[in-house]
Amino acid sequence: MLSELSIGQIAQRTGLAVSAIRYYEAQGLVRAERNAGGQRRFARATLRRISFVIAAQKFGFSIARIRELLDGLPDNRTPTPEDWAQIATDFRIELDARIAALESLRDNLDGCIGCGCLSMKKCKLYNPGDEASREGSGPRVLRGL
Amino acid sequence: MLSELSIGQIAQRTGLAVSAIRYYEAQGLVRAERNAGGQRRFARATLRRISFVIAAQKFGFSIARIRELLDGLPDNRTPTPEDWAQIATDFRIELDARIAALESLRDNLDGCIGCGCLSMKKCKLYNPGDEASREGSGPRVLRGL
DNA sequence: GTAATTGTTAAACCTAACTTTAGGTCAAGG
DNA sequence: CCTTGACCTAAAGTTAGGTTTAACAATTAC
Repeated sequence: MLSELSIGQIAQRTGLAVSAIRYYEAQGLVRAERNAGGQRRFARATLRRISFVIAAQKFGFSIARIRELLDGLPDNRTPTPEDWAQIATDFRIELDARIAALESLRDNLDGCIGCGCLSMKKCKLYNPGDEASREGSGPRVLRGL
Repeated sequence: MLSELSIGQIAQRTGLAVSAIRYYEAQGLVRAERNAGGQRRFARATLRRISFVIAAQKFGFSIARIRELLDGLPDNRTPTPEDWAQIATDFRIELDARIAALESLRDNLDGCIGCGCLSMKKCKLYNPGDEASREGSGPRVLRGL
């Protein structure tokens, strides 16, 4: 049972493309040692890290935020279940907030579209603490989630 | 009370940038007539359309999907509350599905991370009907939402 | 009448999250 | 020795959803 995995093995086990894993390394989501030939060798614990990344992405978390969450894990040793449970707690809190926000948006929608009004002035859907905007270029969706 | 609005007025009332409204027109989300000088003039009903677009985007719907939903509205006359209620129904169904998907993902997470396993093989989080991938370039997040 | 405001287009730029390409290197098998 | 397959890097390309810029026309306000 080899303790270090090549990038191809990581790709196969996680279902990600090799290029995505290199990208994640460049983004600081995972780390890799190099063997004599300069090839990446990943610790097995990397599989869990990547699993977490995949799950978090499904919930709409950005790479940047995921990196912050992962920073809660120890760097010097393999994370224990307790380490994971700790970051899962932070994660879970944000997750619940996101789901709650969506549900609240849905309820507003019911009140708004259900009555056929959908009016800018009356409807809560369009104003409520709209943190939605970020200055500058690029996509701005999902910012207020 | 003018029945046609300029792009600036639309921008002011919706809170969007003028450029975003032009973009939405280019994407077929809204239509505009032109006045003698070639400037856009929008029907008042456009405000509701844009309101819908904004709301739908908050829920994570893509421009393409929003366009499809809006195609359910009549093009030849101002949509009635009943027209809106019809597309709101379709919208609501997808919305509920999305929220349910997130909740189910969260529950999986509880079972997975809560116990510290987070393993590729055992965990439902990483496989369940993974429609997540689209071939080719570009971001592939939120596809399985 | 003229200045300021608002509008027009086309094309380039931007961000996130990756993939693709080009041009090599490394290790194993025959 | 040579080929095959997995790996390497750096740089460019891609998609979505817009913004920014440049150069110019139309409206509005005084």
